[in-house]
Amino acid sequence: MTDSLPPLSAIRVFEAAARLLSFTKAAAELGMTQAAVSYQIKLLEERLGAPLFLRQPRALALTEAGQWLAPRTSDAFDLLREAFSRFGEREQATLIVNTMHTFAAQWLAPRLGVYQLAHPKTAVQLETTQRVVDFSREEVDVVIRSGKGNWPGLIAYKLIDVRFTLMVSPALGKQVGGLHKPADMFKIDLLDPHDDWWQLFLAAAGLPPEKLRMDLAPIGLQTITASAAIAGRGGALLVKAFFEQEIRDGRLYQPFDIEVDTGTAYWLAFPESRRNVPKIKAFRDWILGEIGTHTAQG
Amino acid sequence: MTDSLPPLSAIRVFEAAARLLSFTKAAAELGMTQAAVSYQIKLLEERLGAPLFLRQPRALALTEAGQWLAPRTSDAFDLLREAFSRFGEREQATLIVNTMHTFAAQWLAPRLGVYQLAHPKTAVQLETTQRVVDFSREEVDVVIRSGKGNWPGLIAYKLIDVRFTLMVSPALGKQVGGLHKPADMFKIDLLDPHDDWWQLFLAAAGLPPEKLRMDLAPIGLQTITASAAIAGRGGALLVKAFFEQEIRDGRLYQPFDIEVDTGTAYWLAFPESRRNVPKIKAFRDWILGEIGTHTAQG
DNA sequence: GTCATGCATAAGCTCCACTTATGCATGCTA
DNA sequence: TAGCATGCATAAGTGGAGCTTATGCATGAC
Repeated sequence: MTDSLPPLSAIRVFEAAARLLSFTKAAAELGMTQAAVSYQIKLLEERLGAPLFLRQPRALALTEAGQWLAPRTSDAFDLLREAFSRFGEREQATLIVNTMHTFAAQWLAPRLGVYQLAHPKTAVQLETTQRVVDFSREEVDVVIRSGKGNWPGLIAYKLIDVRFTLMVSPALGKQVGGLHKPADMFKIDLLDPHDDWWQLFLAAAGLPPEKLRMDLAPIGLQTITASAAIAGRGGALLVKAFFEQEIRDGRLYQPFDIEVDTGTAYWLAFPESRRNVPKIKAFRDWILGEIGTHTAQG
Repeated sequence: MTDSLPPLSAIRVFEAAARLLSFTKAAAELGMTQAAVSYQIKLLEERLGAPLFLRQPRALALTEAGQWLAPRTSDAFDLLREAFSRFGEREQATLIVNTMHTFAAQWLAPRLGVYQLAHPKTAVQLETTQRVVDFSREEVDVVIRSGKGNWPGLIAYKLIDVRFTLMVSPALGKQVGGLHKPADMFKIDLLDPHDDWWQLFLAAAGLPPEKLRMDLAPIGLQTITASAAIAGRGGALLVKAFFEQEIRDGRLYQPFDIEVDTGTAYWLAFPESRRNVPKIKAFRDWILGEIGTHTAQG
């Protein structure tokens, strides 16, 4: 790799001029003036120590040296042109979405099929993690994460406010004679009681925090807690937006209007610099349409 | 050819960085700073709308997109590198010398074998023409032509002054009883009498021009006139330097010291811009050495 | 804790790739 | 044979891409 190439700009100009056998036409193709082409060719010829063109009046011709060089440079540029033109299409081929587990399971996964149908050329690759991904270190196109939406260098669109509320299986509610007033919630087990949000929920309901029984083991993932609630094992503190299907199906219901606003939300985010990448724009437009909201924050 | 490539400088930098998996090393190879590499890669990533590298601490890695692109750009640059590196050798392979007929036949051709032995890698291609060649229109490396050596854009080295003198075959001289004084020349036929130089020669000899018999037909090429002289058909006006071998061999001799200086000379000439091309320098050095003179004129 | 490594970023400069304008030679046309 | 069109060369001047220098930051090694 020690042999140094002549200036690439000169090579590019030569490639075009040799192909078109005209400095004027080459200039037109490259979007520059004939004088610039003449200059670059002269530069290259001086660098190589050999004339590449014969300047016959009204007819440009390649010298033998030029004839030898032309196909080789053309081949090289053909490779580059093809690579970079295919690169564009290829880039649209897969979209890597990194989301938090709950959002993937409860919201995105069920709807993804629709997106795939609408965008058959882009395969969506779902990754779920809990840790915060760094776009400069991991190969991810967009993330869906919870927080306040103020991440430097990223554009974030708010998807869903994180507002917890009590959710119970209708069967369990009936079994304890109905949950009519907030205090009735102590008639059932409250799942994942170590979750800090319970304290805020009890406060919002005007109930004494010490009545929360802490003897149940922590579960952790909201999806699993929800399964337990659906199975009638107790009441869970859930983000209502994630369980609309379960509510419609009668597998869960919300006994009280009380909600805890955590001040955080789920956001769709990606690097500012990639805001105009087609596959990212398409995904953003679709997900915001599904959410029915369009609150953007830089 | 409509799809435009990203800036070539950025592609070149990417190729090196992808190959070396290090911005710092790529910068060293390309003879620039790490900051410049970082800048160019960023430019390319923004242009393509996709990251090409993963910036992991102390370890650079290619993204999938980068992995796809890298071998293609490397292939293209390999082609270019090989083409331009072979171009150099190839260029030394043949030297095209365009000379006037007389010089080729009487001086150059007999000595060319020696040159070829000394420079086995360069094949000399001899072209003989009488018209003046234009370097920008014809594929010629060097010319040998007669004139005054003042050609714009060309470097010219004087080889041989054009000084005509009377040459006769010894046999013919003896046959007419010897050529002792200038007037004796009228005892033999004077070949090519229409050649204007005869008038000057007679004047230099102090002889009356009207004594030149004009009845012989013109011959034209000096080589052929010389053959006629060697054959004893008359006296010829020749450039002595071209017939040294014939003089040594006793096939011609110069009866008088009288010479006509035409004011012109034979010159080796080539474009100024190619003064440093190895094969041209080598040929120039050789021919000047053979001549034993080194008079240069721009 | 300290040092070394390696990429990112900001600010500023330098050079060269370009443009504009013109010239020159040629071949076509009437 | 003059006049026009074509196409490359050349000179002079300019703008900005592409560079450098300087610095910061994160990480891993010792």
